[in-house]
Amino acid sequence: MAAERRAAGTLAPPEVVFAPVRSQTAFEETVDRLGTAIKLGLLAPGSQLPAERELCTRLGIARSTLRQALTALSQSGHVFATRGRGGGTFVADPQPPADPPSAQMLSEWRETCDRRLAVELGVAVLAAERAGPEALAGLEDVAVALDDSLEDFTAYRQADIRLHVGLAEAAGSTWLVQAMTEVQGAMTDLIAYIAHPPEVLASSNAQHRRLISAIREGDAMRATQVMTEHLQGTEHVLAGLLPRG
Amino acid sequence: MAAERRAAGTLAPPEVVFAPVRSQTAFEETVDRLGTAIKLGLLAPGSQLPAERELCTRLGIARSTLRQALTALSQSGHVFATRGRGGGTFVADPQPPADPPSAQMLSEWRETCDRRLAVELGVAVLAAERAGPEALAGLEDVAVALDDSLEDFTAYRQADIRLHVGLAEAAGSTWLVQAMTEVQGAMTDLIAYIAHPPEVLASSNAQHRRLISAIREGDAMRATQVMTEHLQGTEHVLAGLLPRG
DNA sequence: GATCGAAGGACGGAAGACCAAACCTTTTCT
DNA sequence: AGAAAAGGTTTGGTCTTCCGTCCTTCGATC
Repeated sequence: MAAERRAAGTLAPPEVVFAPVRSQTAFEETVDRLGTAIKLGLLAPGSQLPAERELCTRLGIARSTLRQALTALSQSGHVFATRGRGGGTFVADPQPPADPPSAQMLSEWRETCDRRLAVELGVAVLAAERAGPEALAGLEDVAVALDDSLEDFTAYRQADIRLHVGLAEAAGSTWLVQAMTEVQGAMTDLIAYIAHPPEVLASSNAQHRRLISAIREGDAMRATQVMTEHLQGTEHVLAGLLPRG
Repeated sequence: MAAERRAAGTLAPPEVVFAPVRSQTAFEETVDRLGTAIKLGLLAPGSQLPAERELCTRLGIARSTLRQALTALSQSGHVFATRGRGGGTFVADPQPPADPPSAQMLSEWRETCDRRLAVELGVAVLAAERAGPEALAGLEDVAVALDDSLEDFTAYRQADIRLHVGLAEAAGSTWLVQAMTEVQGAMTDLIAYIAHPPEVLASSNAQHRRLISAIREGDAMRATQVMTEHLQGTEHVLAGLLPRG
């Protein structure tokens, strides 16, 4: 039903070609970018953002636009600003509670998982091909941190994100890093409200370790295999809890 | 160098978070969408587009904005319009010659290949998991068409795209279909000016066939393996011709 | 303690993108 | 002849974004 058969010579009208063109404004995109970075812990609580005048040039937008975004983030409690010399904009320390996943998020959970699959598999293969010793050492450190966080899901999840984003960085593709952060943001919204007993987290981290060792040996095949298993874990849990996608 | 080691507990400032936020306008996005669909042959030469008044609602934009895009595409010779009842906007039959790849395209060729790797691997795995008999039959047909086009690279490339997009459709993820069309558009720009002797095309299509058979058997591992080889073909050629990425 | 400099905060106008709703012109079908 | 369906045109308004300027705060330095 998804893909009807069609003659090889002629062309059937595809669907995505005429799908709605979603034109996010610079303001929305900025709120999104910084917001997920904060949600994912990529911007640590208490850490300082670059000065507005610098940040707006880095983001390629006007300062007033950036300010709109920062105002929104400050009103939602994600950042706060102090004035005067030595002041600046900082990530709030007690982060506001994540809002519950929207109906739309939930209805698209399978698409999200599919997207994650593509990104993570690409990362696994490329990391196996390119990851250097320092990058691997860094990943090992994160794996250690993960083992120390089995009792605290929030902490575990943050380190988990750091590991996956770290893998994307080790893969050496900025596009993959960006896609990874986006996809992890979406996954976080889905996972947040699911119970994760320590045993599950422990076995998940064991997969991390196997993944890292496969990457160290440059064994792309094994890396993809381990990664696939790793992802199926979450997917099965979601499939059991959410309406069929 | 790409990813420096950092302590597991603290957070280093990531880079992509502050990367320029690219806010494409609706006009640009529309030209892009329709333009690549035409370039890729997803919209066949001579075929008719939906009426403006319908298309603009489907795309979720105003008619004036859509008209800007259509005007641009007509001026570049990709479409033409006829007035009056029974008229409409049609894809031009002799498509204008593709413009040579920009310097930026060439400098980012490795990123493009990385992105393609992720998309195609995801497609391979999910297609192996979900592809139905009809979808597979359609793919076989395209493979036949490919064998008939070994002497004509333009025709081969069009069928090649149809096959890869068809795989994405068989994978059942609209996101993957969209990503696939984008990535194939970028690849086309890169490949257009490279000689492809019939022997190369024949062996490439042999890989297609092995891929399809792996998918039919639901053998995700073999599918990813074949796909990886398939992609490495192009990548090696590009690596030999283009500056190191 | 006065001053300087660096940070956030606020305003106002100009430009551009987008939208909405008309209306005009051409062509074909009934 | 007229209705209908398509592209072509015009107008005016709204919203976003940009740019520049100025204000306010406050730590650091002299």
